[in-house]
Amino acid sequence: MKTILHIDFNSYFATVEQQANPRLRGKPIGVTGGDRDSRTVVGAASIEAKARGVKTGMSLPEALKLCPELILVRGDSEKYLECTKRFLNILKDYSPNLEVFSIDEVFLELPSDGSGSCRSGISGASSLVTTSLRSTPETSHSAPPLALLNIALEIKNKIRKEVGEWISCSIGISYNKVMAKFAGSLFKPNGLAIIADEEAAMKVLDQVDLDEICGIGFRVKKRLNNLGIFSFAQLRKVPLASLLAAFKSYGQFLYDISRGINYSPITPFYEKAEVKSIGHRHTLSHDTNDEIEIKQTLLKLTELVARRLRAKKLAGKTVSCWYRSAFDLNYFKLTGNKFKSDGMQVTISLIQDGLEIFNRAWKIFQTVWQKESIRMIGVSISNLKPENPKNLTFLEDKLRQEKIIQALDNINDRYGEFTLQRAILISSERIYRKPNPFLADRRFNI
DNA sequence: TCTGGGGTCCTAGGACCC
DNA sequence: TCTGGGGTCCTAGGACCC
Repeated sequence: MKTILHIDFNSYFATVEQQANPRLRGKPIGVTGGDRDSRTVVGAASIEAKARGVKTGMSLPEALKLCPELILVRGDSEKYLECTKRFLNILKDYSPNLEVFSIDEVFLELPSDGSGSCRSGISGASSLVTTSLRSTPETSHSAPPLALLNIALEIKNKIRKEVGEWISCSIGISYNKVMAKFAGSLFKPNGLAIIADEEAAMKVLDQVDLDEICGIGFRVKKRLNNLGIFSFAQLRKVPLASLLAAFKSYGQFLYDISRGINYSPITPFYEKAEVKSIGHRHTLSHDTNDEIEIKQTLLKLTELVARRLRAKKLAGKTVSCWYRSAFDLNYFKLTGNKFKSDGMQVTISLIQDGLEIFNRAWKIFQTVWQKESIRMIGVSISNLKPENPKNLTFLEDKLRQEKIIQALDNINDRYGEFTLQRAILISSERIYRKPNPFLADRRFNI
């Protein structure tokens, strides 16, 4: 039986901000992707904000209504990545079988012999919630549960000591990934739990809602409910054939997971595949059907996409573009959905240049757009391959463009996104540009 | 009227090739 | 010309995750 730890950082972006800035500590903060007046949401709420009812994904007006003193902090992905690298460095020592699941979540499979990992020593674990969900945990685990708990405590302490006292994590331990993640979710924040075997898993599963498990979302839960299934105990009674008939191959996942079974393997960080798509989307601060404004926004987004492509030395073949319409009462009455969205994708020759991606995306947009007001637009490129200059199609003045792009990247790398930009973007909404104290409000345009 | 923004995977059906 | 089978690529659409 495997031993897998799921390590999940609590209110991650918010605690990293609190770690970086002592004045934010102990205060309700919300990390966002936009300004106070933009139509953005709370991307991460500090523990103090959560205590006042602020939740991840909540719109700003809603969050501010619940917590008027909420301090909004603009998200800084580089800062979070830097912190992630630091805790990964610690975790790598425990096992090479380390899967990076997201910026603040990892799975760690301990060596089956338990060796090299059971270093003892617990200190300063006073704020910990420790829960053993099974009274008789003498299972086929390679390391006894007490040793596992010790490892988990040691990891928590190391992270606090070496990454920051404000950075805490919840750890779930189990025999497969889904159950480890589930165990970790039981006692947040800063929790610790073991689900030792399938029997224990089923006992706990029977006490929670269907969508508490990673892999079952809102829609599937609803579909299950429509079939008269409201709990894992009920799900367990459904024959495999019925689940397969209703959910295709996903039915197997449901059948297994109701019994605490899951076979998804750990994919170590060094085997993780390259990214498969790169995209950006943006919700405008107001609805608009102004073609110029939409065009400028789309161009800006494609420039961001192209810059990331170049940084990764990739080019892509498939361009997709989609938009979300402004709220339309008639549409809402007709479908029950607040927003209509539409989009398309095309596959062409390998491209990397922002203007070219833009041209394709704009063509798509014009094909699908019904001239109604829109609230969001996005573009993404997929079918990615390593860049090969021979395959890349450039504009006629290829060399000049290359030089311009290079200069653009250099300056923007140094002074911040959109310091230097294409002239068509000047009057568009000022998204994504981080203020640069050295440049004040000066802009360079080409 | 308050659903942002970054992704991944899966399936079905059509086009096309050998 | 209406008919096999295998395979790949593409698009649309759905669902999920943080």
